[in-house]
Amino acid sequence: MTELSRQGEHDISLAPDQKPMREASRKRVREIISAAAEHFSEVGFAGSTREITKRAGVTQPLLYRYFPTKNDLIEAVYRTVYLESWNQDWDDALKDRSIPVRQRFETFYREYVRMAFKPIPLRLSYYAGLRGADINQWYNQLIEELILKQLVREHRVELGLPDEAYVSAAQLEAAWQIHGGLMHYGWRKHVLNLRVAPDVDQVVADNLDMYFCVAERIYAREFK
Amino acid sequence: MTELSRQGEHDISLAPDQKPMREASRKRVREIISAAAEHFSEVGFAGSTREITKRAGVTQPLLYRYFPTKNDLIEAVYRTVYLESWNQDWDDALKDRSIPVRQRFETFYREYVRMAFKPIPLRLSYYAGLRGADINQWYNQLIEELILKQLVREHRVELGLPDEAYVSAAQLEAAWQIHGGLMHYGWRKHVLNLRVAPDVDQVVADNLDMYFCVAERIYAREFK
DNA sequence: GTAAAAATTTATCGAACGATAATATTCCTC
DNA sequence: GAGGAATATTATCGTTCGATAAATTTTTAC
Repeated sequence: MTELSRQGEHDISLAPDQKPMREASRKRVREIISAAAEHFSEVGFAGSTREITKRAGVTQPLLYRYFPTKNDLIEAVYRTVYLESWNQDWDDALKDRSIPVRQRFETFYREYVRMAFKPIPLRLSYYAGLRGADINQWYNQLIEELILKQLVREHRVELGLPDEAYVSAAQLEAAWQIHGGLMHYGWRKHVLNLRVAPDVDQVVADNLDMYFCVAERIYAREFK
Repeated sequence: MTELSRQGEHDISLAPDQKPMREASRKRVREIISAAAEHFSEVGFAGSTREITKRAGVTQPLLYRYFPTKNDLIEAVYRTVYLESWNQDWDDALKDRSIPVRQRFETFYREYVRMAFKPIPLRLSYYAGLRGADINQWYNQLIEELILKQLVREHRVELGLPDEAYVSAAQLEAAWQIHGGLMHYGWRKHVLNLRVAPDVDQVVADNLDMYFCVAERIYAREFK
């Protein structure tokens, strides 16, 4: 269900029953996807195939050798970007009860922010959201399941509350407040280019403080 | 500096020295702007003038009677949308010390969310941010000055701390956490169409709880 | 009621777009 | 190194775009 990564390397774009790509071609595909990610991140997915191939140093029709339509290229960009902004190790790290919940999630969010909050992936994810890409819904459900619900459950356990799988809408929303606040920090910093607090780690810490400060009270509303 | 609203009604688009518009024309302009806001909110500012005028029930070249270029239309949409999502009364309401800070800002945010968190303005503001519209920077500075710094200052006064105008980057960032978290709530609800906590007022309340819970500690870091 | 002015439409331009076909080049295999 | 497959380029098609000019309709003013 989680099931990230896999599917070898960018062979996806070509027709199913076909000889494997040459290494040079795989590299081409990566270059095109990279150029597309860059261009799309600047102007949105209405960006032109000509500008993309120009940046990749090839002619425009060549794109259609590797991607049947522009939309297939867009989806390849989606996959690449979303996969690159998630570290598989995190799945387990967030479950590691040898580390206190607070520290566990602070460490995670420091790394997450460092990895996912770069202009290109960040802008792309906002463009993708506006475009209604279903991969975005999938990714947000992944955040809910792997990070936020996990945080709530682990924190409740650490507090000695009953070990239930169920996380209420209000509890989940409170956890989203952490994530959403950080996303907006990235939005202001890398999209709007506003001046933000320079110490990212401090922002993460203050952010988590806010959650942990009221979490007990919120859990208590439903555990009676 | 704050200086919202004004500039009569959509006469702006026409050349400077000219007879006043007919009422019917002003209505046309409003219809076009409205149709543009709707269309742009769906597909971004790359949306076509033909679709806009079609929705407004007029032919495409007519748009160019009222707006010299497509970009002028876009800026008219900006102005209209941003102005409509800010209630002038809030300027004073946020200064009213007869009401406790916590209650004052909770009341404000309930209204703010109700007014600004509608699909069209919300999506447009995200598109505008990605487009790099300077009005967006202006609007965010307005939020900083009118809401967030105000919150910090008023809260500090209520706590008996020195009445300083200066708000540090960390303090401001903590206040942004409230606003940013709510923005992301709107993003998930109205852009991503995800299931979110249904009780908006409760989200606002929990959100403010988080801030007020840690605010003192954050202020204390700099008042020594 | 008629003439001028304003508003709107029809027709159209040149540029940029996604995509395809035909041709040329490069690379691998034996 | 010759032949064939894979890769890449040139040329181009049909569509859509923002924008303009000219013609037509509607409204206003006297």
